Order: sequence, then structure tokens, then C-alpha cells
Amino acid sequence: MSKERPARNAEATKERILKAALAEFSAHGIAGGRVDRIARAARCNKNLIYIYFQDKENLFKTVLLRNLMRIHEERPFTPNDLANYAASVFDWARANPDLMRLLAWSALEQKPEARAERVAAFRTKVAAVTEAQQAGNVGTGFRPDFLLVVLMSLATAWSVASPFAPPVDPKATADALRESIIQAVQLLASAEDGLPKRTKSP
Amino acid sequence: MSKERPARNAEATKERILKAALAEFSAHGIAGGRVDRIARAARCNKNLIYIYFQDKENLFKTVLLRNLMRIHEERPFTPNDLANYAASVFDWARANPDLMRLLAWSALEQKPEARAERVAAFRTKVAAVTEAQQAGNVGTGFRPDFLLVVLMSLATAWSVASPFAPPVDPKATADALRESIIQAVQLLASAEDGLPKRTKSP
DNA sequence: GCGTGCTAACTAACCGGTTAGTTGCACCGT
DNA sequence: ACGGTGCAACTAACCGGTTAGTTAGCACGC
Repeated sequence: MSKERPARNAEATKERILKAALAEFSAHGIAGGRVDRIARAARCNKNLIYIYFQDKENLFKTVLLRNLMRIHEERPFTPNDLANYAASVFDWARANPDLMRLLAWSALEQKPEARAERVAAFRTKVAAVTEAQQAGNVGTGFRPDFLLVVLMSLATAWSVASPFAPPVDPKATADALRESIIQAVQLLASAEDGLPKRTKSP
Repeated sequence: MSKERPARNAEATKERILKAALAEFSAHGIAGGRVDRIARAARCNKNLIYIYFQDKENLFKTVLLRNLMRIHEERPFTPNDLANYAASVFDWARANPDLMRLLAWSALEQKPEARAERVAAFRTKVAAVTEAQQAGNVGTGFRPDFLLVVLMSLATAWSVASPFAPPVDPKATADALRESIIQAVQLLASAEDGLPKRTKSP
């Protein structure tokens, strides 16, 4: 008894492996992740991992891809309301710290060409923002790709993988942070052409 | 002949090790970094590394610390001119991509308590920005710690370690990027209290 | 001759990946 | 009803290259 293990069920086993791999890779990355540990956590034989996923790197890629496409469904991009999209990404990042770490590992450990798909997704978003600008729903003060990178950076700057001392929000501050992000993105996304004049001391 | 190696000079050897370690750790992190490779790149015996730096993790810490304190000297913090400080950080990040990667590895691989010093440095900056706000040189629309994280995130969002598809600047765009960052930070740092009203379509 | 700077050779453990084999279930002919 | 056969799911044990870390000692300058 105790731990239930659905015997002889390949699909369920694959699922357990993927779940365990997410935890392992999120914690230690590809180089630091241990296949043995994944197998043990998934309560399966190590060899099954190689049968189902070829090798360690492929397992990592699978885990990343599988989880990444969940985002696009869960948090649809709203080019006409960038501020709230930023808030949505912020929420998602807070709810999925392990995924954020996985993303960070990927940026450091994977070859650049492995990110081709994400670059494509980015370009799609850029096009959408460009349209939103032309429609007048987004200010033209900044280029769309700039706005997008800013938005994503802001929304994820306080997540686990950020190198800059966010002394991890003690829960209450998270809401305030969220509001500030909305306002900041709102401010930037509504800026129009022409340099904003400097505001100096009264 | 060929490669000159200053024989019997501990200080120079240490220096070569540190330089080689920076390259290795920057490329592969702690778990992925190989001591053998570092020794070979530094043209010294592997054992010297253990004599001078105890173990791999300590070597990493030393490399990081040594290089990190260079920043504070090279790029002094100017709380009264956040926009230009952002530009300065942006330049620095572009000039030291390996250091940026090292920082990213550190955030992922090192224990949180290893970042204590950086948190302290951050708090110092926060205090400085608070003063700048009271002096009227920085807008009070956002909290100082928020402004700082935003600034750092923006300035480094396009660096090598960022997970969000910055399709690496083909040189010419870097200057435009720099200008945009200055304007963005200027905009945020000059925002005053009271919610900015939404700007919708004409 | 003695200590500092350095090296070659070694070890023990680890770890990704493989091999060879077992278990249990579905389906079949009789 | 039943043995047997084929196959998918799973396992235990192993392999060999790699890796962090060590030991014992050499050589050169003082």
C-alpha cells in the first residue's frame, strides 16, 4: 500500500517521469540534474527514461516544450492591453517558479538554435503589437519589440531566477508589486513619439 | 618558446587560473564546468587549483566576487540620474557578457545565502534612491526598490543570459536600444504620485 | 638544505547510457 | 477451459569513460 503505482501503464509512467524531471531540472539544470534521481522520484527504472526519451538532453527539451506551450493557452496574449498582460505573466511566473528556473537554465545551457521556436513566437507578438500601435491602442513612443522585452522582463524580474536581489516578497508586497508593474507598463505603452521632457527638481 | 609562461610565480599563476575559470564557469556553470579544462587553459597543473582555491565551488565564488567588486568601482551608482546609470549598466553588460552569464549561473546554482552581500549592496542603493526622491531629483510615482529592480532588469534584459528572445543586436541597433532604455527609465523615474490616466484610442 | 612553486601519477566515486533478462497481460487455437 | 505464444512494460546489474580531489615527490632559488 502507501504509494500507489499504476503498474504496466506506459502513459502514466511517462507522465511521472516528466513530472520528476521538471523538479530535478528546475533545481539543478541539465548538467547538474541526475537521471538516477529522476528515476527514483518517478518510481521507475532508469532505463525506461532512455527508452521513452532517448537521452538526458532530449528529456529536458521535452519537459520544457511541454510546459511552455501550456502558457500560451493559459495566458493568451492581449496586444491591446499590454499592462494587464504583464500582470498576467507576473501571476504566472509567481505561480510557476520551477518553470521560470527551467527557462533560465535553458537560456544558459542550451544551444541558441534550440530557442528558434521561442524567437518565432516572439516575432508573432511583435507583429501583433505593431498592429495595436497602428490601431492606436498602444502608444508609438517605443518600438514594439522593445515594449515586449520590457514587459516580459518586468513581469518576471522578481521571479526566482533573477540575479538582482529581490528579497523575495513576503506575500503582502506581491499585490503592490503587481500594481506597480501594471502602472509601469501602462506608462511605457502609452508613451507617444517625441522625447518626454525632463522633469528636474521643482 | 611559443606561449610564455612565467615560471615559479604563484601570483601570476593564480591570475591565470582565475581568468581561465571565468571563461569556463561563464560557459558551463559550476556543475558543468570542468576543473581539468580550467587547468589546461591556465597552463598549470590541476592540483595548483586545489592548493590555491580549495575546491571548485570556492573557485567559482572567488571568481564571481573578484569580478563583481570591479563593477562598483567602474560604474558608480548615481541615484540622482537613474536614466544614465541604466545606460551605464547597459554598456557594462554588453561589454562583459561572460560576467552576466556568471551572475545568472550564480543565481541558479548557488545557495540563496551566498547572495547576502549583493542584497546588502541593493539596500544601500535603495536608501540612496529614497534620498534622491526626497530631494526631488527622482519622481515618487514608484517605490525606490521597484525603480531599482526595473532599472537593472531593463539594462540587462538584452544580455546573453536573458530567456526572452532578444534576437541579439546586430550592432547598429544597440545604440537605439540604449536610447530607448534611457527614455524608459527617465519616464518611470520622473513619474509622480497619482495614477497616470489611461490613454485610449482618439 | 630547505621551503616554495610546481608536476605526474593516482584513486575512488560517480554517472550517462546499455545489455540481457523478467513479468504480466491479451489473444489464439484447440 | 487451458496452455502457449508474442509482445509491451519493466527491471537489475553492469560498463567504461569521466571527474573532483589526493599523494608523493621533483627542481629551483636562497
